[in-house]
Amino acid sequence: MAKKKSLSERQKNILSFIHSYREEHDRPPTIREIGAAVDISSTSVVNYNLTRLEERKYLMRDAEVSRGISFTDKALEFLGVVADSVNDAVGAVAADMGLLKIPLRGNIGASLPLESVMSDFSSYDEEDAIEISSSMVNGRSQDLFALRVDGDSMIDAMVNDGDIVIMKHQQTANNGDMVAVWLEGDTMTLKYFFYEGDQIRLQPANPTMDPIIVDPEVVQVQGKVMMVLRQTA
Amino acid sequence: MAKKKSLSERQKNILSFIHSYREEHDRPPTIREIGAAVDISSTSVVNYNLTRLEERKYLMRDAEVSRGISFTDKALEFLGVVADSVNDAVGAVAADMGLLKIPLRGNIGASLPLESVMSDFSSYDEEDAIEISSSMVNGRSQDLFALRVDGDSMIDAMVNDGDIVIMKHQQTANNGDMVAVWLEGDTMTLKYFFYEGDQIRLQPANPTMDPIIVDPEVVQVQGKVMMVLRQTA
DNA sequence: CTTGACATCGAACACTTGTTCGCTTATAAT
DNA sequence: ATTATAAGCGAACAAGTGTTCGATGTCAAG
Repeated sequence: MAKKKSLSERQKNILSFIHSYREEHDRPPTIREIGAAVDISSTSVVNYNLTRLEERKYLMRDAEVSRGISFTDKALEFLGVVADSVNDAVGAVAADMGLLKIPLRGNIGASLPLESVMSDFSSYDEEDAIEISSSMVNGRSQDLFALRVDGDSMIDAMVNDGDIVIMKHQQTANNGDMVAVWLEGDTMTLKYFFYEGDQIRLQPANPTMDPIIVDPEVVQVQGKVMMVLRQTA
Repeated sequence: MAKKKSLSERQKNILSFIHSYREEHDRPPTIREIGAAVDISSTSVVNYNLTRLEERKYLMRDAEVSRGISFTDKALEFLGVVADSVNDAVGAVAADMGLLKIPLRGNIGASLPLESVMSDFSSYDEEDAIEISSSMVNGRSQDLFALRVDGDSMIDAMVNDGDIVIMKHQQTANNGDMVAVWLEGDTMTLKYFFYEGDQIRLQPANPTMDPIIVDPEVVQVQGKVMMVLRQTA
């Protein structure tokens, strides 16, 4: 089952309750107060829903702290907190804004070429799109896709497990491009790409590591890395 | 002896601390947090002072409720609290459009603490703001800033020369936070932060590297890392 | 029909946080 | 010098609050 796009009714009720509770009491509610308000009898179910809201970036939580809940901007937007006059200003500025919505297509790991990940271009879960300002990456939405790194195999590229890699469809490379390559038919790796004579040098991003020199026929370029994103909080 | 007309210095400090704590955390502080901030070692002395502030109509308290403290109008008048600033409105505009505009404040390297980078909050070059979808990072524009990494000193954090680090103002850390710390008065580093007994474990992001175990007094947390961005093309 | 993901639940537990107690010290008034 | 009041203190305790566990139910996909 794919992740649901929208919040459940319960989760919407939780956000609304937290908001009205804060206005009334000048502090966030407790887990138990939320449960009482939205008719959940178990603190672990409240906790479960708050965790979902946190994952969807509606809430921020501080662990092991009483009333350790706060709203994100996304939550405030959902709640319609912004005054109408500010909304009018928003309308004027919005036309100038460029947001790219880039599909998060799946995972990249050490042992799977991109083709098997990329088999279906035409649809993806809205929830898993990456939104980036167009000023931050060159390219059009149609040419870009995102992959989440699965495992430690990209560490030599300074890319950690869980990082998101924004890529551009490309099967050729120029000197200095960071590319995803399918190497010798069994390994995916991210490296800087250089032609050296009739061979190819694949240079790790980590400057303390040695390059690989290979014959061109064992290298299949599968995309160019445009950006790496790491969410640490 | 008649009751003193004015507040003691300690009571004024308490009110100021509660105010700044609320702005930073979106919730009131605990009795213990107040004590720590105004150098009172006993919860009963904090309680005594809060009772005095309540008697003088600066505070309202809810009994037997965590963080059950709120300000009266008299307290707000004392603190000089004003309506939302222009900056708050600007932040709300950006949030409403789904974009966060985060100031790029300068560079972070091995040998410069954040204070010297962050000395001037009031202005920054519009050109150097990082625009990010609000769905991608928790927080409000006011609390976030970006720094560009200068040099190879953050490699153990899987952060390369030229990467951009999105940070949140924060001088405390919770277990598991990735933080920027000023270490032993001469080194800036990015690490995962854990309390271990009465010491602190600073864990590199690179899973092949060993942690550092240090005494708390040689560590100054200077911000929490929310996201790392690497532009490779 | 089976399986896996999501959601719910009560209970127990761990930890946080507020309150109370008995005492000591500081200070101002007498 | 004495007394009353204000302020401070550590410790213990009570209550609040968040987290975890093992279990069950629902529903969509296969």
